[in-house]
This record gives sequence, structure tokens and C-alpha cells, in this order.
Amino acid sequence: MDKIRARFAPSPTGELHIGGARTALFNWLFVRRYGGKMILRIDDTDKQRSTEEYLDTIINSLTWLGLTWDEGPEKGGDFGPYMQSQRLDLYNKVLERLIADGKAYYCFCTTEELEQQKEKDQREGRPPRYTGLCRNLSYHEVEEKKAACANNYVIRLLVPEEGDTVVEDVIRGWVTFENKGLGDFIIRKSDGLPTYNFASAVDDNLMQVTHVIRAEEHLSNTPRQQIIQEQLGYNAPVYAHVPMILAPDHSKLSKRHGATSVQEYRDLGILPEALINYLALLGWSPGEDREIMDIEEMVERFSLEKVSKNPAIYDLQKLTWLNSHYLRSLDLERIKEEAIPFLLKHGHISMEDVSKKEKTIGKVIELVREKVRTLEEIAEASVYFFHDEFPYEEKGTEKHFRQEGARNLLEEISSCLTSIEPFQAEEIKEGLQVLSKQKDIPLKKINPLLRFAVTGQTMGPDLMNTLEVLGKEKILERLEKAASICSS
RNA sequence: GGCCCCUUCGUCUAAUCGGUUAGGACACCAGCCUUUCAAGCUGGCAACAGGGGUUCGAAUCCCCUAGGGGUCACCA
Repeated sequence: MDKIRARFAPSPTGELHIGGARTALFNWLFVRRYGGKMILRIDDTDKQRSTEEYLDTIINSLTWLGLTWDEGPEKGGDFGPYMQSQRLDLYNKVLERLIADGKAYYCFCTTEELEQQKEKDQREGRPPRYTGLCRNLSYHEVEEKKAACANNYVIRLLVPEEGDTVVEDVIRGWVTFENKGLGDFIIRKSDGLPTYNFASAVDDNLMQVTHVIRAEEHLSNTPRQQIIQEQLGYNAPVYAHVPMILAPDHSKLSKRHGATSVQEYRDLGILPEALINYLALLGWSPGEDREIMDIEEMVERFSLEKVSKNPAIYDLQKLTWLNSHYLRSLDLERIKEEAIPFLLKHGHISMEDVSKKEKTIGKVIELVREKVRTLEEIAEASVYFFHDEFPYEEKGTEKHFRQEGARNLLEEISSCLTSIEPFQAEEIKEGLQVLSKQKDIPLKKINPLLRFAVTGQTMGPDLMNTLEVLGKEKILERLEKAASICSS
């Protein structure tokens, strides 16, 4: 087989959606697996909705996920430019050829006329389809109308009414479409830009794309693209239409279902490793019951044939579970780097603290990451490490502070801790054990109270280490404060 | 509505050519461990959409029905 070339072709009309991210992932894995080239092409033929900001966020998201490309805008390559809006000359040349060959024609029908025709078709039980009103205009008629309509015309492809178009899809096999169901569709819009089907078909050929891996919503459009390629004498690429990602209610994923873009998951404190791993599992099975994989293992195992055919419903809980796994198992340095922005955002630390309190920050993250599932939760769960003012949980207050003898015990603990030196986990543990024995109070009673008094929470990371990180001074202050609450 | 795709636990999925107690993971439940549990360990619950065929034998092959999704744009 020739050198494999696959492309990811987002349109910059929104942020990178998780469905798009998975499509990009599958393209990337495929290319890496078989040693091909990855192309990033920007399908920005929708002049109204495309923006540079969206382009930036898409590129940001891809980069954050680690999905790199060999050719693309900025980066360049032998088949550029990689923005469709910069390829208009190319499309126009192809268009001219099609018209000269009588394979495409100008159409001057107005929206109203088309609307009427459509209604009539529906009334009379015909499928609404363009029937070729402008198909047989003479050269003079075309010139006349062109002059009269101020360039407000489109170009349509003359679609054969007989025969079938067969699409080769790696995931679905051979899919047959009847040509008569297609109609003469538009390939250039009145603003002079090509339509998606046309630009896509032309570019896939010009960029020598061998495999088109994209979402299933494009399957029904594929025969159109293939007919364009046929009319142009191109060979069609191999297709792979990956199943859609649906919301829990089986509908198309939308804003009302919560986070749908990569950027939103990032803001929620999801790690790229977790998102990649989760997305890989959605619609693809690596075999041998593998679940947690790094990207290299995915590359080794990936194949389009093992991509499933049915749509997948995304499940936030599994993503979160994977995230908690990576939170715990990745290098602390890595997690630190990712968590610090969240600590800053929550006002736990300042910019100067990042280097000034680096060691403490590292220790806090190391402790807290064992207990939480997202970077956001690291920040939420570490309030008491960074602030002396923190709320006491309701149920804990009830359970610990309203307890008979609570104040007394807190004072005992306080004096016990005062003498511990050095103030480190091991020593603290021993000290508390001694206290437990002397007073004949089980640690099961001492420790939870102590935790609650100094953190305001009934649960949290390892207590001894928490105490060590907090430091004696703070703890003694907090114990005193807690004791005063008990007495009131 | 026409056309196209799809259908295994609640969810993601596995089950080489038809023969499995239909496997794993998340979630859920229970037990254990522990200074806490939101961690860890162990165990449990839970599925072949329905109906016809073909076959000694069907989740697997064929047909029909139902359900879901996509597409039929001067959006991609």
C-alpha cells in the first residue's frame, strides 16, 4: 500500500467537541500505528460562522491532548495551503473544468423558487429533490442570467440518475446508495465558496489522503463526495465512519448535557491522559480486556477493524474514574504542574507562592490527590492547608464537638502535640499512641476528633502526614479555637 | 416521509471459522482493611430488542418487526 495519509478536518465554528477529539484521536492512532502522515486541514468554508478564535481553541485543545500533526496550517507541508479558505483558486479551476465538460452547471433558482418546488414535491408525495430546472440552459441564457443576477448564482453537479454508488467503509463494509436519491446538489455557493462536499472531495484527492476517518454523520454524504471524485477522474479514498457519541438520553450531545468540549473538561480538572484513554475506549476495544493504557500501548493495539459500529453513550463517571487513576499514578511533578493553576484559581496560593512555597504545595498535592478525582477537587479539598479560616462541616460538628468531654480531649491532645519533636508523621503517631494508652482512650476516638478540629472535615488524606504538613504551630492554634467552640 | 447505519448487563465493551457457566471495566450493593473514606482488597447484582427460519447446535448466518441514530442545507 502507498504511504498512508489521514486527515482531521475540523471547521472552526465551535470549540473542539469530544466527538471531534475522538475522531482526531482515531486518525492519529491509525497514522502512528501504520507509519503514515497526519494532516490537519481547516474546513472553513462557512464564512459566517468560522472564526479565528475557534481555530485557536481547536489547535490548543489538540495540542493539550498531545494529538500532533505532520502537515497543517502554520506547520506547512507539500500540499498546502491547509486552510480551505485559502484554496479558492484550486477549487475554481476544478469547477471550470467540470463546467467545460458539462458535468456541472450554473443554477439561478432563487431560494423562494426552491422552497415552492420542495413544498410541491412533498404535497405530491415525491421526495424533495432538485429536479434540474437550470440543467439545460444555453450558453446565452447563462450569460444573460449571470449579468442579471449580480453573481447571485450557484453551481450544481450533474448527478447521474441511474446506477448506484458504492462506498467502501472499513468499519461497515460496502454501503450502496442509489444515485437517483441524490439530486443535483450544490458544489459552489453564491458567495463563491465551495460547499463542504465539494471542497472535501477535491482536497482529499489533492492532498493525497488515503483514509478518511470521520464521524458517522458523514456516511450519508459520502456518495456525493464519491460522485464528485468520479466525475473528476479521481480514485476514492478508503472511508471509516466511526460511530457517534451520544448523550445519556440517547440524543445528540449538546450544551444541555453538560461539558461537551475538550476545553470544558480541561477546566473541570480532567487530565489529558484520562480524556485520551476514555475516548479511546469509546467505540474501540483494544482486546484482552485492556482498559487503562498509555498512548503507546494504544498505538500498538489500534486497528480500524476493531472500532465498533454502534453509537456510544458517554459516561462521565468512567471518565472521572480514569482521571482519579491518573491523578494517583502519574509523576507527582506532572500532577503538580497541572494542579497549580487550580490552586491559583481558587486563591489558595499566589504567583510568588508557586516558587516560595513549592515544597509545601508539592506535599499537599501528594496527599490530597489520593482522595480526589479531579484537579478541581484537589483545590476544593485542600482549603484548610492554605487558609486558617475554613468552615466546619455540619455533621462533624454534631458528631465531634457536641460530644461529652470533647473540649477536654482537645486540650489533652494539644498538650501532647506540644512536646513532640521533631514534628513528623512517625513521631506524632507515637505521641498519640502514648496519649491513647495513658488516658485509656482509643485512637479511633482521638484521631477523628483531631482531624475534624484541624481541618473541619470528617475525612481526608492520611492524618499523620496532614498534621506534619500543617505544622505544629497552626495545629495548636486550631486546637485552641476548636476547644473554644466546644465549650460554647 | 425517502435513503443509510446500528441493536450483548444501567453505561463502555469481549466472545478467532456457529459449540463459552456469555468475559472485563465503570456505576451500584455487601464484606474486609484502616485514624477517616471519596482510597485499597474481596465478593455480589446485572445483558444476547422481539419473532420467524437455516442447523445436531445460533449472541454469532438469513428474513421480518420494533426501537435508536444519521442524512436528505447556498452547515460542516
